[in-house]
Amino acid sequence: MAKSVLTPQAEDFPRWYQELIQKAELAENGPVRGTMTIRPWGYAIWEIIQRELDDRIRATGHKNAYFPLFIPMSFLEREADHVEGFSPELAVVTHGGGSELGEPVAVRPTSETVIGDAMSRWIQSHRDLPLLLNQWANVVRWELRPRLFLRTSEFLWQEGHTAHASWDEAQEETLRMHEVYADLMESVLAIRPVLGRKTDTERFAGAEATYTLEALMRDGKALQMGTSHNLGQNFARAFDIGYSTESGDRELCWMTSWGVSTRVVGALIMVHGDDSGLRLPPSLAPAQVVVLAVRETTADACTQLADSLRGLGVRVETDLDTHTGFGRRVTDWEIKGVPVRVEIGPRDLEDGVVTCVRRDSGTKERIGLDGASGAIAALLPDIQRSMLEDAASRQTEMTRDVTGIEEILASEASGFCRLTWADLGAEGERRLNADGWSVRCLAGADGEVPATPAAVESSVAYVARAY
RNA sequence: CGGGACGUGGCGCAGUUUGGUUAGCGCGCAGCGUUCGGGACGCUGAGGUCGCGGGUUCAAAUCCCGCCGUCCCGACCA
Repeated sequence: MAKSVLTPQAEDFPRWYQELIQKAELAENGPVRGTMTIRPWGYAIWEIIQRELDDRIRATGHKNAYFPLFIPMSFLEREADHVEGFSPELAVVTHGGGSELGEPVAVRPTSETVIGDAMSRWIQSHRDLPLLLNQWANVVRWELRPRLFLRTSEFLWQEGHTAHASWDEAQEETLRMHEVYADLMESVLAIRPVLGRKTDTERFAGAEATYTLEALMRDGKALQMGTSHNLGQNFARAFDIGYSTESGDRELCWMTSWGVSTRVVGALIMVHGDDSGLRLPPSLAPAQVVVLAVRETTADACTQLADSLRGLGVRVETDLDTHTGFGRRVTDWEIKGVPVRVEIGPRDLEDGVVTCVRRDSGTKERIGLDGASGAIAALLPDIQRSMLEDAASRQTEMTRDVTGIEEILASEASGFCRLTWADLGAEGERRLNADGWSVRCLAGADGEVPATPAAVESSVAYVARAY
């Protein structure tokens, strides 16, 4: 067995994470503290996530647009909670064109305010509603303790912003996008997060309610994978986003916003990665299959198989670099997480087979060269399913019910601790926070996301240490 | 931003305590040869303003001051 190429997770999880990102060529630190250079392999993963999510956002009736990076400080200041929440992490530009600016401009930490300003002009009538927008952008939130993908001062994301004629519609939109996110996580990222609602202390600055998706990483810490906010009329009031009703009355709009960022790549790494490296679910692997020539003489067979796989719509790369040692190439592809590795050597060709290795399970089998592409392509959905089941059951195993806050504080265990919100309460939450725990979300006892005060009252709190 | 550790070729490190010729090692990289079915080996070679800026000294990777950066722990967040 090959010696491990990464620090084992059990030995030092943060170090494992860092080494994996470096060795899989996903990303590296930028020259300015807190910034991140996303390398081609990492960016290809993000692009697939982006495409999958963009398709879903369009399918639910939203249009993409782009708003400016620079925001007048005065905009941010119009919503009291919003500015209070974001001011500690704002990057502010004070100079431009060689001289000091009259009014400093903020680099967007999020775009509710600029978009709100635009919407106040674009919306006049109930006929303009609902207005369903989305933008793909970078945002800046100055980070004191950066970590690649998880917390960087600049990150990439998608932020949806919508305006509606009623609270009900806004609520429906908020939960619809929450569901869209859940589907993305499950069917693309092969992660099944807990769906819930943020407590008042964890709520987005300026929102009435925040809904979240929380998943457990392999080290037992939780990560927020996406959020969806019902903004009520807070921003509508601040930016005067109103419309005339059918009867001619003027009303304020009800707004939502929702976002998913490059942070999910961090989740992907920490949920699926193992001591041999990254494990990519086929649905977002830039290369779903790598066909590796053991010897130079088998290169043609590799190229042919790869072409045949491409014909079936499979994303394939070939590795014909026979000058590099075989074992070396194998471990490199394992670190990168390619779901299926097909090896073709002289022995295989003699026997009329190819050797096929699954990254998720390590299972190795020889399959007939005739019809190999079909058999290989057929593995992909199976790997996808199996990785989801793996991740979901690992999360379940790391989730336990507790009867009270003392039990949490006394434990060294990681993972989710679950108890009723009635047993915990805001005071209990404060005590947990003081000790490094946080209430990740409140999930409905009935499985529904708690949307009403009554549902919150009867909800179950998921408590964990978090990223 | 607080507490701790650390910055030496691309990566990982030794050397720093006790200043003293051309700053070493492993990996990686380039060339050649032998290898090749789970990180191969030999030979040859390239590559370093010792994080940056000051200071002390005949002499600084080494001592002093400041700054920057990285990692871990805390408060904040997608």
